[in-house]
Amino acid sequence: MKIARVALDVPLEQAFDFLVPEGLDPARGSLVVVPFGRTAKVGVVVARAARSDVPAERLRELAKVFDDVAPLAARDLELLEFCAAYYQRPLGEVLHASLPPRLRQARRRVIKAQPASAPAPGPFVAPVEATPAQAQAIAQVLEGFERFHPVLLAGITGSGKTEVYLRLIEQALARGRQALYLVPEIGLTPQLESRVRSRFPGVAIVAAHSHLGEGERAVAWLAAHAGRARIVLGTRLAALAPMPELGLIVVDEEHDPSYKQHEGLRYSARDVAVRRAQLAAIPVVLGSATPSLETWANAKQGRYGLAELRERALADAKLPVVRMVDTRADRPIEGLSDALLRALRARIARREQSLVFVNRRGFSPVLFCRSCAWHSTCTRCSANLVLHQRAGEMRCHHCGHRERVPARCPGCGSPDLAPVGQGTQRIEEALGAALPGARIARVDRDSTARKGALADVLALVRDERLDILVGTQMLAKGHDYPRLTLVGVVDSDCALYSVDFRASERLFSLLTQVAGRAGRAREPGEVLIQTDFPAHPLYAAVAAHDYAAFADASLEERRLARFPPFAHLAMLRAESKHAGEALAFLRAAARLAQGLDGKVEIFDPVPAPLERKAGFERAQLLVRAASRGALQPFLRAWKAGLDEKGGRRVRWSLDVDPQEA
DNA sequence: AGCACGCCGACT
DNA sequence: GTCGGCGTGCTC
Repeated sequence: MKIARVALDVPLEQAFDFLVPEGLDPARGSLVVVPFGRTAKVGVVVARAARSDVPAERLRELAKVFDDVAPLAARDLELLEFCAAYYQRPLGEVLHASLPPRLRQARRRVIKAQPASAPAPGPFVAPVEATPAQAQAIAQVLEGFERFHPVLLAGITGSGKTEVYLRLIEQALARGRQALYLVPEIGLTPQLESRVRSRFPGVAIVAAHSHLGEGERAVAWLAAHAGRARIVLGTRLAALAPMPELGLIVVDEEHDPSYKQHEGLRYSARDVAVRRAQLAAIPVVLGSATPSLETWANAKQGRYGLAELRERALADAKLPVVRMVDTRADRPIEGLSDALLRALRARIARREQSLVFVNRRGFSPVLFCRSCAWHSTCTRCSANLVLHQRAGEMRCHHCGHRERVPARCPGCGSPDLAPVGQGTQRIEEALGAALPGARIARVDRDSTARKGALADVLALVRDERLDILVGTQMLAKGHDYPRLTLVGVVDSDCALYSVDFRASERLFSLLTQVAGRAGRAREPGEVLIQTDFPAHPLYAAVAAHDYAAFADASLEERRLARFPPFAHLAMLRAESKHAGEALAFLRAAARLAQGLDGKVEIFDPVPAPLERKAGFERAQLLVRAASRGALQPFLRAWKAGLDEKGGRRVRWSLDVDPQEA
């Protein structure tokens, strides 16, 4: 009897046994189609066996072995197995997540073999000489090119980290290896892609991100898997793409929250990348101007190498001057302080450009009745409805619910309804009114919904046909504009009130990123941050461009609070349409956890920060352990118990290394 | 997860 | 008299 053990995308931990028909001989790692219930599913063969524990009459035959896709290499399968074990998900689900959508389909056309690419030409000529700091960083990584060698590349904005990555990739290519280049989920991949392509003419480069069409994604995945693609440039989903000759991994902006997936397989592409480098015994470069505290601690403690770029790469470019506008004295009108308006006027007069950063889209975050204190709330979420003036709507940013703007207060009938707070639309209008004749454009999720809209606006900036860019954090990253010399931050204080333990880290990072947009070329940049707390240490550290001081102080706080990286967390989240059931499920889960007797601290179940979302009541339960070694076996046993018990009317998920707690 | 089966309320 | 609600049970 020939048996193939197959992992399938079902929420069950076990693999399923199938009879192997005569003439077929699937290897471990082969992609196969099996009959399952009354459907057919794609799975991966995880083992072969001569007999099965399943009664013979229940065994069914493999329907198909895909022979247009080579079996996954042992090391690539091992990576998927690591993810499955670490994130407490079935292997079949991890496989499913790693495959492009087209290859997940049981009924698909055979993919015709792609031509082999020409051998990589070279050597490649770098456009500029490396600075001494860049050269040193490169040398540090090259020191260990044939072993696991994680290096933090901590470089200020504009210090030329990309040039370091490109030179290292060149070295990997020269050694006959593939390179994986991960970037956050941002609209900049096309620009970077063209830069990489022009730097490595003739080299097979594939992009892998969610904006690609299904066909393109399948082609990219297959090229990576077959070793034809020598450089894979992609967002977090590329972290799992099979690459048989992988020799280098780059994780740019390694601190970026978008590396963490927030549903299904909740993996961190950065952490997976590090593990992958370890399995493959290759270097991994983690680059950032504001590294995550986890990575910073790893570098400080010597587990990772540390290479620093402390100067901007262009000799004349200086870091911007960062100043606080004390909004208790200089009270903003329509969100704009006098100091910010004066600075904007000065830029317009000098034909320089400005960026005004508002971390909230829409017109105003809430509509408020001045006579009865009614305010616009979502019926399905515990959140306010955001006023979108131009569309004449109020929208929930959590569930997508929309309502017409009422002419009179639904509570008392008064017409005295007032928008409270500033969103991008309102700031855009206020700037238009305060600065007549200024050429202003807004960039947020609403204004860039149309494909190409962002590129159009950015082209206006580049061609200097725009004076002021207003927008959300979409504008924080990666853009280089020589004429942009002023960045205004309208209101970032709200992040200081957040209960989330990563809030200040994210705020520091965001402010550093937006500040980094100013003065990247010859003209010096200025950053104005409007705040009620001009003396706050976080703002002081941003103004001093002192990441190390901020990070070291934050690490000390984390150590005292026993939070990551000084502890390891997992969050059990639950939601239910029935009142109280999510919390009840978590209470039962907590009792189960206590019975397991792990070296793990079980917190009390509490309502989630957004307690109701899309009609679901949500709650969460945090667990904490001193080490991964203590947490992992506990999670395994806990998950098994929870699977068995289930929550009948409760949807639940376990989030290992949660971003928010 | 799908997708069946199975037993109780408002409608062509 | 049926259509359909979601509770529960199974998938090699």
